[in-house]
Amino acid sequence: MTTGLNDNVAKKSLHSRIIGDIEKEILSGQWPPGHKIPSEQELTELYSCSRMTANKAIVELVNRGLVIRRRKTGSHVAQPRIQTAILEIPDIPNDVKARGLPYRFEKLHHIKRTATPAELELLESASPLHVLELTVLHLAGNQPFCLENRLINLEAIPEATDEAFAVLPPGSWLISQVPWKTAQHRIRATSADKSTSEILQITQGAACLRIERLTKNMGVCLTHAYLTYSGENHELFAEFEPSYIRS
Amino acid sequence: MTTGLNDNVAKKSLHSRIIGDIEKEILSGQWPPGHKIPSEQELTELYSCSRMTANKAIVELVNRGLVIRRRKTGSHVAQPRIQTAILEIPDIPNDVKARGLPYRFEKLHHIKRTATPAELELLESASPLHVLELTVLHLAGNQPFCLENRLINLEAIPEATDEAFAVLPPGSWLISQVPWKTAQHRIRATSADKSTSEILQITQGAACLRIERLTKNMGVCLTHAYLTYSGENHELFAEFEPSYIRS
DNA sequence: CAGTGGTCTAGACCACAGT
DNA sequence: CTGTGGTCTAGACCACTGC
Repeated sequence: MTTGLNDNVAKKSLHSRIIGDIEKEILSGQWPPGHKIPSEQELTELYSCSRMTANKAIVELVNRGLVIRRRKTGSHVAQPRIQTAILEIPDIPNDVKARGLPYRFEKLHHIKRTATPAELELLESASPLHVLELTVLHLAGNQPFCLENRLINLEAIPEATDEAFAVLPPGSWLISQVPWKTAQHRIRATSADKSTSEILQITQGAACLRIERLTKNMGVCLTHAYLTYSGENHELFAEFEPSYIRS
Repeated sequence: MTTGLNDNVAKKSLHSRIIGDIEKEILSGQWPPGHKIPSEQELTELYSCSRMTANKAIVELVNRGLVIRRRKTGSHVAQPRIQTAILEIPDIPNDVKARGLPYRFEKLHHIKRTATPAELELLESASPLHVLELTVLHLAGNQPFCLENRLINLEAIPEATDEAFAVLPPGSWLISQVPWKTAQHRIRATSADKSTSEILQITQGAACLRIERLTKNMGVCLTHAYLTYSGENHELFAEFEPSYIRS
């Protein structure tokens, strides 16, 4: 090995030093995709460590997506995949407060009824459902910030039936009820229709960012929401990093 | 332990069985946020395994974000964080082909010059730069699909100076040149201005989805791009899963 | 001080895939 | 057959932190 693997001296643990050294070679392009990485045996000699320590380092690099491993042929630098990124999905009250503005919300609509066929499809349900339909306007100061149109599956979350949503907006309340869930988001630009433009106090036809969110837990759809952000003022931020998980 | 930790029998390795068992308790809500999970010592007894195996399982759960650990107090179920999701960033040629349409692109503008002060700020550079400015229209069939306005830092990627971008569009070419990089994306809705609406063949003022992408490697800005998608037809998809990395 | 995590060792056996 | 990864063990020492 003449590549200067042992440069990194500042890290705390030996395996993180190994990770850092190899990561540096990969990210700098010194080791291009397909380049062979030292085997566990070679690493034990390079770093005077046990095989478990070398293994831990390489497994971590595999988890980060930087390395792929095959038996016999060894470990190699992976082909980079930039097609995914970490997207920050805004929590509306926090988002507003982060801008230094007072947050409040207004409940415009709140009704319990049976789901229409179109709504059953949205919620991926074959059987009839009782749902809660909610329309909530989120405000930053006195300015409309986001219009939320939500459907809650009452078979999945019966506790919502008698919830007034007076203190917490529906999104925040739901997190407190069902902490672990999956969520699918679809993001698109739309032109504000008449009703939306009036509520958000923007001109009709103005461009809006709309997030559609479908939340599930253990395969059951809990809630479906449209979040429409006023005008061109709102943006989402997403970041891709080759090593995007932990340190 | 009376919680049925040992239900999972189908997995291959012991540590993945431990991971699966604990994950099930957390995701189903049996173990709410803050709930104490067995210590490494307890897991060695529950599963008749060594401490290293128990450790590997818990460390993996920490990496997935399901568990937090503190010395002395032990390991606990983490507070869920739904504020991030995995976003699929489209590779334009693939995206078009995935819709079953023939892909091609047209180079509308291609000039080498020095960067303006505004552009230096975009590229986070304090010193003068030579840049390549490119405007490319991506087409699906004969329909305009996406308008790309890109700036390439020629100090960072001198190879781009003499590249004609005849075969590969700039985005795809850059990936082949600099495989490992970070990318920041800002997503917003905009109204098409006159020039954009003409190129994309949409009505002026129509809502467009615009992705702004800044790409860096080892702290140096390589390229900045605006990707403007025609009308309301395009959407991005993002997914949050509690255990979103590997198995 | 005692419990817990954080790290590491020096072995071991097996599975798999090239040669 | 042999090199590589995949997994596991039964210890060990230390660091931190809450009591």
